[in-house]
Amino acid sequence: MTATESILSESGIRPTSNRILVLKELLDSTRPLSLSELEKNIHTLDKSSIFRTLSTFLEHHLIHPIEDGRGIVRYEICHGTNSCTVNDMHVHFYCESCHNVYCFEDIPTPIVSLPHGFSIHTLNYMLKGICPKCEH
Amino acid sequence: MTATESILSESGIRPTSNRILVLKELLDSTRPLSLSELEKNIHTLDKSSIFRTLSTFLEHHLIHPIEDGRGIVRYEICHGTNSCTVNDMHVHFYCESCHNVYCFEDIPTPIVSLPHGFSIHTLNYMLKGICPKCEH
DNA sequence: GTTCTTGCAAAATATTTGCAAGACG
DNA sequence: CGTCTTGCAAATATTTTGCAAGAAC
Repeated sequence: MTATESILSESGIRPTSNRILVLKELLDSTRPLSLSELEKNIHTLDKSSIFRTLSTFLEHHLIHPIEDGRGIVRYEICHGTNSCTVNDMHVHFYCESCHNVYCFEDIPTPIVSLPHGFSIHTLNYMLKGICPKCEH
Repeated sequence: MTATESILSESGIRPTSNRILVLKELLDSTRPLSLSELEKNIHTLDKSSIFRTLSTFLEHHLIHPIEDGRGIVRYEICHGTNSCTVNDMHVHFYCESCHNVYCFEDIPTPIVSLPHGFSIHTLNYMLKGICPKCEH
C-alpha cells in the first residue's frame, strides 16, 4: 500500500485508481487546482469522474475549496490529519495579472471573533494584488 | 441630481438609468449580490446589461467582488470614496447551511505581511460555518 | 448479487460576447 | 455625426446529474 493509498484509507475512502490519480495530482501541486486544471493534467479521466472524486474528498474533509478571485473554485489538500480546521488554514495570494495562486503555508490565517451564534467551521483568506514575477 | 447619480458621476461613470438601478440595488442590499440575484431583483434589465454595468463599476472601483464559497461571485459597494483598499475591507461570513452571506462592516480584515515583492491591492476574508438562524 | 464506481452524454448553471438599434452629447 | 449604451440572441465556460456498464466486496 502506497502513501497515497494510506491517506485515502485513513480518510475512509476506498482507494481506487482514479482517486489515487487525483490525490497524487493534488499532493504534487504547489498550489490549489481547479476542476478544469485537473482535467487537463489527468487526461485519462473524465471530468465527471474527477468532479465526483473531488466531492468525495470534500465530504471526507481530505481537501477544502479555495476561491481564486474569479469565481473559479480550486481545491487543496488539508494539512492536519483528516481535518480542515480554522487553525489548519494558511494564507493565499492571487495575482491579478498572471492569475496564479500562491500558498503561504507558513503564514496561518488570522482569525477574528464574530458575534455569538456564528460557529466558524473554516475560512478563506485570499490576498490579491501583483506577484513579484508580474511586477516591473 | 440624486445621491446615486452623484456617486456615479464622482466615479467617472455616466449615470444612465440602468446604472442607477443597479447601483441602488447594491446600495440597498445588506449583503453582496451575485449577477443572477441582481437579474432576479431588477427584472426590467437584461442580464448582459447588468453584467456590463458591473464590469464598468469594477473598472471604476465602485464595487469589488466577493466569493461566497461556491464559486459564485458577488458584488459589494466599496466603502471608501472611490477606493477598494485593503483597509477598506471588512469580514464576511458564509453560512454553509442557508448559503447566506453576512457582512461585518465593523470588523476590519486583519492583514498579514507577505514576503518582499508581493504588492497587495485588495483581499477577501470569508469565514464559513453555520449562522445563528441555522444553528439548532 | 448487491453496492460502489466510472464514463459517456446531456442538463443545468453562470459568464461573456456579437451585433444592430437606439440614446446621448 | 460619432461615441456610448442597451437588449436580444447566442457562444463559452463550468458545474452537476442520469444512466447503464463494469468493478469491488
